[in-house]
Amino acid sequence: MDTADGSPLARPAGSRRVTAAMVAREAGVSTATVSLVVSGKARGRVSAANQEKVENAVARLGYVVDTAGSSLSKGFSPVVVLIATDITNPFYAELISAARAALGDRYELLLSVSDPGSPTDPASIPRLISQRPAGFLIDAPNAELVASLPAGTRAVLLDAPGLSTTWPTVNLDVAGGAAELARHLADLGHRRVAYLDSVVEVETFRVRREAFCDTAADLGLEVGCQASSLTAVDDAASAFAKVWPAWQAAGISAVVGCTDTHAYGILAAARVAGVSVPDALAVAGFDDLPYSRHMSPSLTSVSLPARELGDAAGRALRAIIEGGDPGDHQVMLTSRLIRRDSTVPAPTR
Amino acid sequence: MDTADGSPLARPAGSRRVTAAMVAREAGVSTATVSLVVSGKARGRVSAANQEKVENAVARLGYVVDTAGSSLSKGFSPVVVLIATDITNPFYAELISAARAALGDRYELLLSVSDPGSPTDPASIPRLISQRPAGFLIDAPNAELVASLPAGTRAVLLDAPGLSTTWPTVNLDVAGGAAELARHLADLGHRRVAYLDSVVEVETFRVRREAFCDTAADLGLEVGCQASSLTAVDDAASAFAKVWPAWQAAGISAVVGCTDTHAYGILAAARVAGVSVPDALAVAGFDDLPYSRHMSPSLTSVSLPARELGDAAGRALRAIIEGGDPGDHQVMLTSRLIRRDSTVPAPTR
DNA sequence: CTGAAAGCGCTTACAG
DNA sequence: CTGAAAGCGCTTACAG
Repeated sequence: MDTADGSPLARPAGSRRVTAAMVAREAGVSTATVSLVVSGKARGRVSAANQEKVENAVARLGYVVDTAGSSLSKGFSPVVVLIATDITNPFYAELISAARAALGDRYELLLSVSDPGSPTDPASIPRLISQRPAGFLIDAPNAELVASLPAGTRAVLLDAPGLSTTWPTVNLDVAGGAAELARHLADLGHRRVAYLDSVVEVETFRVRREAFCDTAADLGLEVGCQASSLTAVDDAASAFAKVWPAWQAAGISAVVGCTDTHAYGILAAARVAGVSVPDALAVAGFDDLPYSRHMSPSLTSVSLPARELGDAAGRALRAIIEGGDPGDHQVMLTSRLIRRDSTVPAPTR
Repeated sequence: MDTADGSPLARPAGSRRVTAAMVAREAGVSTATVSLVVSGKARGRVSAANQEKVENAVARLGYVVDTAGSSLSKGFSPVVVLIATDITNPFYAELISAARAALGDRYELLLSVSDPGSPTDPASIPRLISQRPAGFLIDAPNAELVASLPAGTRAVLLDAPGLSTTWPTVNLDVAGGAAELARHLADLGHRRVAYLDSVVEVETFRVRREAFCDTAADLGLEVGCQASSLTAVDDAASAFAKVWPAWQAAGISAVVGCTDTHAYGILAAARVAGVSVPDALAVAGFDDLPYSRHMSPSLTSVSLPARELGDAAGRALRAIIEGGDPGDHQVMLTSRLIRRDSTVPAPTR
């Protein structure tokens, strides 16, 4: 079966693809000249007259450089792959938007996401590398994933605390923030605290949990209880609802979620269970999402700068790709505790 | 500056890439034979002995087919691009997971996402096409985006009600669900209702809103008020909090959110404002996310099957790519109204 | 069943 | 400043 224009149906759109050769013919120059103009390398190498001819022909024919040919020749495509685990967290929307802006027009940002609740499968790395992306941005990896990256891969890790000195990394000071949060709760007089973790086993969550638990223990707090859930608000709510009777019986008076969305779930479930926050239970999270200040009660949170993270990682990767000065390869962005009503009781305010 | 193995630093990982030629040499066969074996076309064309030699060599050398070479030769890459607007909605996590499973191992699913609150820029289509993806899955597009798809593009539209008979489409019966919801509210005695829409201007949201408003009007309801917000729960909460005083003054007794996450925001804001649901205000949404039944009160919602949508679209695209029977190109998945506590008052239950 | 060879579209030294 | 030509790695008729 054929389409109206006679091309076979299962044939790719490429049947009528405009090639550099067509542009060259149209402009009366060689494909080498077309390539130089189109890739922005014409300065001092192509006459103004030819440059204009090519630009006109490109516009007339609607030419777009074919990535397959270009990738094969140059060794890499314009695609940057962002590897992410939980895109449902609004933290990502900010990160992606900032990373794309930092990478600029010459690169196309595409996401490779794992199934909900699972870390990224290391087996996907070779498949992705066979695409010859210009580079990788890898958010919240675990050790296994980092170990599976072949030497020479152009990659920047994001929020990968303590994972690598080999790979350029933009970190968030999640450990410092977690410690500050533990001190905050100790100062408020809490003696037994709990932690609601993610089911996804990645390094940043391990570090958050351990830094919080270790600091709390050092301060004489008891941190006996943990539970896990997906990042989705409502999974966290169910997880909390299920463990709360036991935690309550154990005398727990404060719960920390490993992200703000987990904390939102805790707040929601606490409300349902009739637990007054912060009087009967203090609640806090990580990320300081834009909404956290508008929660009721407003949420105490370790502020982690999503846009700065995306921006710094995007810039670093771009520098690496373009062979310029990559700058400092181990960046640590500061975090700080934002104290709000979900932990600080009214009289103290 | 050079790395330990002597390759220049800014050089792609490809410097030591294993090629089909190396495999061929190792196995003592031609690259044609390697290609046939690796791409699974060896049956009846390569001797068992050579097949085994190639497989061993592939394993020894860790060969992975290079996409750039393959794409150039075949005309398309193994990448399927999913174009999506609001990945923060948990609806997507399900859709993606199902679509990937339906596409199978031979394809790599990557996401192209727009900035938060914006529909996909049509200008991104030519850039994506220049990557020669095997196909596109395009969720919740608007007319402008669909119009910008060049003829011959292998694409399946998802949740694109009324947009196209040209492109294969898997639709959700959002209009039917919206109408059923309007009837449900009329049956419960509501006279004035409101609708909280998305800021993102895509067709499925327009159809939901219009079907709801038209049916409500036909039933004699007043639907004077609308407001918009991002899909994030908390944006919807702020939007609702802002308009509620006016809506309350206007006698609104029911509000429908264009997605469940919008409805979650309405529920949260209503609680903060001390508005009793469903007695003072009925609330409902679209999607019937897994959490909706666990909300408090449980949320009335138009059930839209995310996994079925991803599965059907993935299968359809795969059939199109592989030139087999694409089956019915205009699929409509059923929706139905799930009545829960957020609209049905206790005495009626 | 097998391999030599053409060709996919581009980029980049290279010679002029 | 310009173009002919080689080469990136693969797939696919084609001849044997």
